[in-house]
Amino acid sequence: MSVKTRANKQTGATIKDVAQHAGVSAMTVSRVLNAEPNVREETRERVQAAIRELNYRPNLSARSLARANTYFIGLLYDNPSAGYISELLIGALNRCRKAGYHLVVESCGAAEQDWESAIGDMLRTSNFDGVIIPPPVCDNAAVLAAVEAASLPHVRISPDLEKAGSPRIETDDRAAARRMTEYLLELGHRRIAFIRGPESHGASRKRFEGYCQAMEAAGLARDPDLIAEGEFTYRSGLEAADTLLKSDPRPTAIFASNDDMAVAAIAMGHRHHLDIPTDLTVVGFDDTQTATAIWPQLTTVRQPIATMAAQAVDMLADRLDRIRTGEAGEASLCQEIGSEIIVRDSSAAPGPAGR
Amino acid sequence: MSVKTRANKQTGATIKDVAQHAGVSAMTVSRVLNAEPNVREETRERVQAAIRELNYRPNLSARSLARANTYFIGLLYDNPSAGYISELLIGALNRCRKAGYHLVVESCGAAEQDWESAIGDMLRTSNFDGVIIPPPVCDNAAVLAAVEAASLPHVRISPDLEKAGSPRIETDDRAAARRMTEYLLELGHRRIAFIRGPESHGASRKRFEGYCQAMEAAGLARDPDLIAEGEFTYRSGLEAADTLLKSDPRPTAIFASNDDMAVAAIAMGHRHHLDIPTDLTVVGFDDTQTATAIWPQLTTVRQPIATMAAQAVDMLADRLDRIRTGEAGEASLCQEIGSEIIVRDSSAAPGPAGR
DNA sequence: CTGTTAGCGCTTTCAA
DNA sequence: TTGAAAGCGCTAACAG
Repeated sequence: MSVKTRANKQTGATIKDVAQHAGVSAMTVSRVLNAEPNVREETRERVQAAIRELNYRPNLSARSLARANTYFIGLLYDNPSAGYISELLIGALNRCRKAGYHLVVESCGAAEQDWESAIGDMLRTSNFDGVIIPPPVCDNAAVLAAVEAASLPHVRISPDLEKAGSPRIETDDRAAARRMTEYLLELGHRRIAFIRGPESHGASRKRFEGYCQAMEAAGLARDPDLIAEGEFTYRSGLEAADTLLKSDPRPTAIFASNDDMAVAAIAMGHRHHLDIPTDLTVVGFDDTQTATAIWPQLTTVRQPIATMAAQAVDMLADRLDRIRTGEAGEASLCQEIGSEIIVRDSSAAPGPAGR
Repeated sequence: MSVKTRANKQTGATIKDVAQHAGVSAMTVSRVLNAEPNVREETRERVQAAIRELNYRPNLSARSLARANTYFIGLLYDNPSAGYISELLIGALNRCRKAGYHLVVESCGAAEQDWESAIGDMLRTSNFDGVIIPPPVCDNAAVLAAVEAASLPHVRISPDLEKAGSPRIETDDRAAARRMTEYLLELGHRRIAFIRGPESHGASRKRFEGYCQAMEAAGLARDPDLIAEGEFTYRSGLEAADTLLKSDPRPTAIFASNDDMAVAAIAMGHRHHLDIPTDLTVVGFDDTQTATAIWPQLTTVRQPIATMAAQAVDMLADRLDRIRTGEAGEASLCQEIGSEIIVRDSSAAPGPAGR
């Protein structure tokens, strides 16, 4: 009949229904929904009752359209290790829920050829309030440019490259590697070998630096026989450990710069008929799931990925709040999260032969 | 001056700007955007040029509001193993992008006390077009009820419980376990032990059934000494394997119903001074990352999680299409995905003692 | 403290 | 093949 009667697309009640039911205007309902002050207590209760009775839920799309923010945060992710993304999600989701955001995972990976050119479009169309960018995407120039072009608030997690004005959560890879090396020195080790990661990887460089610093501080000269190249893979760790264990005198401890290579070093130790940790101490970095899935369980460095992700969300939410309220004060641009050494069964004082 | 001048919240150009730029109405731009027919080729090109020039991107919130669909799919997830969620994301994201959906990860876990009561609200407020529900959430009654109450299209991934009208992607745990057992039988094993998973876990039951079927079919009587209880954890696997290896005569092969327990069985084998696979064959189920991170690498069953997630998205997208177009034909309610046995180095024919 | 008005940017409906 | 008008459900701005 009337032109105005259009099929209602909303599944449930709308703000108007609630308003009518409670005998107030839609605006008042809106105020109650957003917990604004300046609503008489009695009115508020009446509205809340109506909301309950009609089982009303606000429509996010409408709200987003009117407010120009979506309460969606993007996670720009490119297939890091299983353990990493899992932890990341745990930390981020937890905080997102608390802060009222939803987390949209966007894959920024090799899955598609042209993703780098498509990323800009995606960022603009999806109306994220902001994005979290963990490694390795956080160091991708195309992505950073797109994020900037879309003037999208963001927080990067442990990026290699500093970037002016780009807020980030930092890890303390160098300090952690240094402390792990010191731990080995304290156990009495002197011939401490190190398996490096790929040069391209910033964290990998920092870990190596930390090792070098600690060795130097202990007055030990850098010995090329004690340093092997790896690629963060199990296979590369196997080869690196084999080389190290063939050197003479052989190291009493191997510090692999990630867990996968450390696990490989343990396997290779066994092949060389060495008992771990009696004949050879092996330690890793990352505390991935494999660290406890092997025997003996691995002494390693644990970076609290979940904590970092949570902080990243907090930092982003904080920025978004400031933008909304037009607050002047500059938010912090960098936050460093400490890691800890997890001592398990793969490390011990050197045996008689090594001392 | 005019009251109408409100700060434009949209970052870039709107559909009106494009319309003006191209000298057409907004409606025509909309038609071009949605690739509708009935637009003169010349007009279409003019509009597309304007879009390009203004670098216009449609506003999703506005579109969602007008169309009553969001192109957001929820992933209702509760902290399964790291490998699982990682694979799940890979498969789902890939398909989501192709189908034009965004994936919103919602944590349905123990993180909060009252999540089960909050889930209903969440589902209704977030305006998902549909949800994907992997285990273990897919068997949570509260969630299923909430999904139904919100009349939200959904697809469950390998649920334990069938549910009328609830579409799902199925795994072939029973068949796979049976085939793995047959593989061991073909190698010549007869004393094949099995480490069970928790009884509460549906897949765990099915795997055990598959093992039993194969053993029976081979005419081997069920031997309680060959069956140990586990909890899908490394620690429980250690104990189970210890018990099994102390039985006399000891098994020549252990089929652990997941990889973590299989890895534990290998470790325990080593402690019993058994060479794997010469003295003892160990096989697992899942093909998690640890399967290749140990030595010898594990023979196991690989379920294509990514494929399953991709299929789930496809299935959901298909349903949503049908709903949109009001298509009559019923979509399929179940799709089974086959798994495969990955033979690595932890399995071999039994040694002389075992034959 | 509460209501009215005028949009947010897009799509549906209907008419041309 | 195109356009004008009327919303989608909500909120900002202003008035009372």
